[in-house]
Amino acid sequence: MKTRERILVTSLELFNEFGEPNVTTIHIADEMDISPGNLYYHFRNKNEIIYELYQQFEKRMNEILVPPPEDRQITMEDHWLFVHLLFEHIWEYRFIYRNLPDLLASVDKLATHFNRILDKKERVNKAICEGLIANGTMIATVDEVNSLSQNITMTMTYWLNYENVRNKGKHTEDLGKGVYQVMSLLTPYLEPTHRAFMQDLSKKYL
Amino acid sequence: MKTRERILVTSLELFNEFGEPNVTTIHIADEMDISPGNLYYHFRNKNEIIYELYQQFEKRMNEILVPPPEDRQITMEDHWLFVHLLFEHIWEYRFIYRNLPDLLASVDKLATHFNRILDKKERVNKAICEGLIANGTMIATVDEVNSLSQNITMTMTYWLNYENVRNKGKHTEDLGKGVYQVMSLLTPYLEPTHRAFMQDLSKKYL
DNA sequence: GTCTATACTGTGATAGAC
DNA sequence: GTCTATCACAGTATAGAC
Repeated sequence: MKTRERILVTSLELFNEFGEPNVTTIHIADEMDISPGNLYYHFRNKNEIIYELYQQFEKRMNEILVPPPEDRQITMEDHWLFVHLLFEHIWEYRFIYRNLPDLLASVDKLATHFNRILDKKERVNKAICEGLIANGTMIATVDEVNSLSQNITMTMTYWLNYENVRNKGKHTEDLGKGVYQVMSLLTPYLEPTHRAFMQDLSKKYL
Repeated sequence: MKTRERILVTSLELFNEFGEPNVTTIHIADEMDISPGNLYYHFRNKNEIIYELYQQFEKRMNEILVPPPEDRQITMEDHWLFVHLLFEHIWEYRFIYRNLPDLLASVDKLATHFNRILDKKERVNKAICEGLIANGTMIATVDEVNSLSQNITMTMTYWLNYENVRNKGKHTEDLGKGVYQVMSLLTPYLEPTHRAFMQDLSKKYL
């Protein structure tokens, strides 16, 4: 692996573990056994590292956030997979979610980009709900779908952070509970005959 | 107002506006037209200011987080009032919620205290649900009440933060949307004849 | 109680040799 | 590409005069 690449990998690791503001360029260089000067040869400054990591994050996120195919029935299994992929990805770049206001302010245009991701997330959540309604799996009014999509988007955004607070900073890489929690927002709107899937999940995570 | 008191008030204002890590003791002193030395006469260090503000926060929070009275029927109006009071209080001390992991780590024992508040929040939410179920306003299983209480607690914790991200840092002191959003988590479990209250709310906030 | 002056530290970042 | 040396600066905190 090239040094530039190693800097990114190491930074991501340290940012995720200790939080971006608590990781200095010296920590990163030390961890890699290179000099700070070398680090600054590859990146103009710390923000450039953050920005590049953010771009990696956004690229993959956009791949995950595709609207469900319209030619096929949407099932709860589809939804489960979507939520799970999303949580895995957020977990990989969780440093971004730790202090969103300051991180988004630190690099120009990041706030706009991140909000676009949130918009997209909300649209996909809405599309999934509408798909589930179309095939009778779910029952809900337009207003309900709207506030539900927002609540799901919000929970997806902050659940891992909340869990971290609840566990007093101890990392538990178990994403299942979060996935369950997000999906439980949807449960009460499910047509009663379609709730078996959620009951199976609850056995695993409650 | 005594200087010590003014330091607390000014700090709270600046912390809320710019975020605690972005406010230095010099900023606080400047804003008050006193010298940094004077500030350090009243507080040993910055963490002591944070800690004292946190204690103010916790004291009032404990007053808000009382379980609903058992001798009286619980209504959706009660719930609305509870959520509203809580959001008002969080808004007043919103700096605490901006970067919870780092803030809770900065002062000893804060993580434990804050988690106790979250536990209490969850218990009150559960008690309200159970009250609403007992008088037929709401219908839900035990598992549903559990995951619902957790989702409500989580949304109460992060909604204002999420709104701030969505508005790209512009403060809008309108708490109504958040109150609606939290209460909408409960709507699908309401007995159909009791949904009028939420429909009135939705007219105001959607 | 309040001020001025100052010490100390950690961090971001650059210059120039190899 | 990588290192060593070093700067500039900001933020925390203290000492001592008034």
